[in-house]
Parts: sequence; structure tokens; C-alpha cells
Amino acid sequence: MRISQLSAASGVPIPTIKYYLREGLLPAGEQTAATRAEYGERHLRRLRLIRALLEVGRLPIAAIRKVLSAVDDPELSMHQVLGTAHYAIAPTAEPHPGDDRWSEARDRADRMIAGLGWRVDPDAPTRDELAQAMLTLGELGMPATGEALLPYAEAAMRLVSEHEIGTIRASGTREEAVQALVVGTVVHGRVLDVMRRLAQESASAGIFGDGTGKAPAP
Amino acid sequence: MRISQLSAASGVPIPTIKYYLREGLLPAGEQTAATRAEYGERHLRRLRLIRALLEVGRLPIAAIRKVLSAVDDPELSMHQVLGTAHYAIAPTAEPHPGDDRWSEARDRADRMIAGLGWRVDPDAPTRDELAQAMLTLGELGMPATGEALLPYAEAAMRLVSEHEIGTIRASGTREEAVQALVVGTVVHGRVLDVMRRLAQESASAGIFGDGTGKAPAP
DNA sequence: ATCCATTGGCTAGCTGTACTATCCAACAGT
DNA sequence: ACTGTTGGATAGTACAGCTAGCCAATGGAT
Repeated sequence: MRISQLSAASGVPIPTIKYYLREGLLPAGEQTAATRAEYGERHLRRLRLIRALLEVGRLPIAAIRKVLSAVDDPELSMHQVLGTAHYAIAPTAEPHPGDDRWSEARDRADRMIAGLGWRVDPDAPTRDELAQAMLTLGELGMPATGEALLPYAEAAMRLVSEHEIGTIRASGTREEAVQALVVGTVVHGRVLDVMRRLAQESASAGIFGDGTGKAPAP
Repeated sequence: MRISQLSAASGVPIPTIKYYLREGLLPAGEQTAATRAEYGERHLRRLRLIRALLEVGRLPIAAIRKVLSAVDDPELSMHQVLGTAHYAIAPTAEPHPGDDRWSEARDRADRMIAGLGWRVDPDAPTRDELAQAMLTLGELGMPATGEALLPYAEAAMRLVSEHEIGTIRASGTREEAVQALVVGTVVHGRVLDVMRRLAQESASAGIFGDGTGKAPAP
């Protein structure tokens, strides 16, 4: 497969593929001559994975590169790949040095995680994300106690333990399993978010009138 | 309150506040003289809401402006405000003109929503987001059938119907209720996503060894 | 054997987003 | 009267994610 066919098969423009090659997201094709390289099925799959992480998962290019190099590293365990993906997903947090409200929120986040009995790396950036959300809710005058957020934790836990684990365990090769893990982390996150908004709209239509007036066109 | 106090109270730099004023995200203060304006509690709350939508919800400025003008429009019903927020959250979709795989995915998304009995506007961009996610999963060779996604739908529905509706109904004034609605849509979405990743990491630690090796530092 | 479109590799430019920086004149408080 | 802040305006910055153009070397069609 040459680059033009790769482009046609994936829907990604050639200059963009060249860009991904430059950025190290996509491994180079097999050079058959000075100005000729051959791409395979692997490149196509990789390209689709990149677009999935980019368009559905909204990950920046730099984060995608990190995730992919973890995926490609056969030394890493599943748990380590997942950790890398989680690190990459989390926004590169600006530090909150000595901010009292911040460290208090961070404490509450840590206590909540401990209270749920979850085993989470003490340095996981996800902890910071939770703290940030709790802090923000508090500043907006909304309930951000462990109790108010418990339903979210329970829903997440049930989903992961009853459904996602099974999906990953069903995978065969390491490559398949790792992809299922990464896609599961990123794309299923979007799926859940979308489902929640759909359920919200549906519930809203039932409660606050509906029918006559739709939202104004953008 | 002058602009410097508003800045100190909110943690947002003065030039950024000026920028928000220019962009119409923040209403102008009350002019007391040619070079003096007074800001109030309302401005502080609005600023916090902007930062919440920006930092936690990751909404672009243009989307925030739309959401806020819907929030401020007393003509709009709750359902309409929610619709506006949903429109603003959804990425401005690039059109897929006549793409067969796309329209097939969109059909499957529509059928899934119908099958769940949800009342969702036929033009809601959320439908496109679901279709996009299903299409992507399919291209990655992962199950994207209604059955595979049902657990997400059920979790979302349970969460919304058992928890979020109550939170919104408990609000007093329209302004409070509308804010609870918007924040609920955006920030609680992040909360759920974060919870899911935490639950995932915890489950992963339990299943795929752990302890010794952490994810490599970024 | 000879074209000429395609390819890989390179550098440079573009678009959009979210800010920052600088300037200036009009004040307000001392 | 002085000094330091404020509002308003314009211009510039930094980053992300492409996109465009060029060039010499092919390699399949004629």
C-alpha cells in the first residue's frame, strides 16, 4: 500500500499523514526505494486509532504520541499502559502552590477515593482532576461533598466492574488487549458522556414542557 | 468592587477579565465615571461560572458565550436552556455528505435512542456524537452494537433519573435552577468521567498485578 | 527508451484560540 | 498638585494542528 492508498482507505489527507509520520505517531513505511515506501494493514489500523483518540477522545497530538509509545512497548504491563493513558488524558495541570482551598479540595478528593476503597496511585493526576471538579463545584455553591458525588462513583464502579473488565479480558493478543484498554478508556468515556446528555435531554423534555419550543438555532 | 478586586477575588488576571468583557462573556460593570466602573457579586459569580465551563468543562469561549446568553434570556424555558448548552457542548461537526458508513452509523444511533424510549430532538447534535462514537468503535473492530453500549445507556439513565433531576428541581429561583442545570450538564459530566477512570485504575490494579511497577513518569 | 504523475522528505506558512502587553488619557484619593 | 489606578483600545504572543510548496528520484505506461 502506498501513501495515496493509505490516505484513501483512511480518509486522512496525505499531508496530514506526512505530518503524523514527522510527529512520530505513525511508524515509517517499509522503504523499497529512495522515494518509495510500502505501508501495511498495521499502518491503517494505527491511523484509525490516532483519529479515534484525536476526534472522539479529543487528545492532543503530544498525548497521543505518549499513549502510542506505551502501547508499542512490550515491556509494559497492562496496568502500566493504562496508567500511561490516564496520565496522557489528564490535562497538564498548572500547579497550585500552597493554595489552601486547593489542598483542602485535594484532601477531600483523596478521602473520597480512600472511602470508596479504591486502589489508585497516590500520584495519579486523576486525583487532581477530581479535586479540581470538587473545588469548582464548591465555588459555584453547589454540593461537592462525598455524598453528593457518591452516585457518580457508584455508577462508574458498577459500569467498570460489571462491563468493561469483561471486554478487556476477552481480548486475545497483547496488542488487541492493549488497544481494547486504550479505546475503552477514551472512546467509552465519550460514549458515557454522550449517553448522559441524551438521558438528560430526554428527562428534561418530560419534565419541563417541550414540544412547541426547541432550542434556538446556533 | 473595582476590577482589581474582582481579579483578586476570582484569581483571574485583569487583562483576562478585560478580554472576557470584550468578548461579551461578562457584562460591563456599572459606570460611575468615564474611567471608573463598579462590579458586584453577580460579576464574581459569572466569572466563576465562566472559569468552570472553561477549565472543567473545556468549552471554547464561543460556546460559553452562547450558553451564557441562553442563561440570561428569561424568555427561554429550562428545556431550551439545556438544549442550548447541549448544542454548545457538541463539537461543531464537520458534515459527512453522502458517506454511507456515516449515515448507517447515524441510523444505528437513532435506532438505539428510539429503542431506549428516549425523547430527544431529531436535530440534536448529541445524536451525531453518538453516531460518531459508534462509527469509530466499529472501525477499530470493537463492538458498537446497541447491546454493547446498553450498559452505558442504563448507567446514564439511572444516574440522571435518580440523582440529577432531583438536584435541579431543588433549586429556587430561575437563575439558580438554570445554573444548576448548566453546571450539572458540564461539570458533572467531568465528574463522571473522572470517577470512571479512577474506578478503572482501581480495577486494573486489582487484576493486572501492580505494586512494583508504576506507569513511567511523563 | 522515454515520459510524466507520484512519492518521500523538507521547510515554511496558515488558521484558530485564548490570552498578554502596551499605550493613553481621565480620573480619585491624598 | 500629585500619584497611581482604571477603562478603553490596539496590537502582539504562544501553541496546536494542520496545509502548501518545492525538489529530485522514481516507476509504470506507452
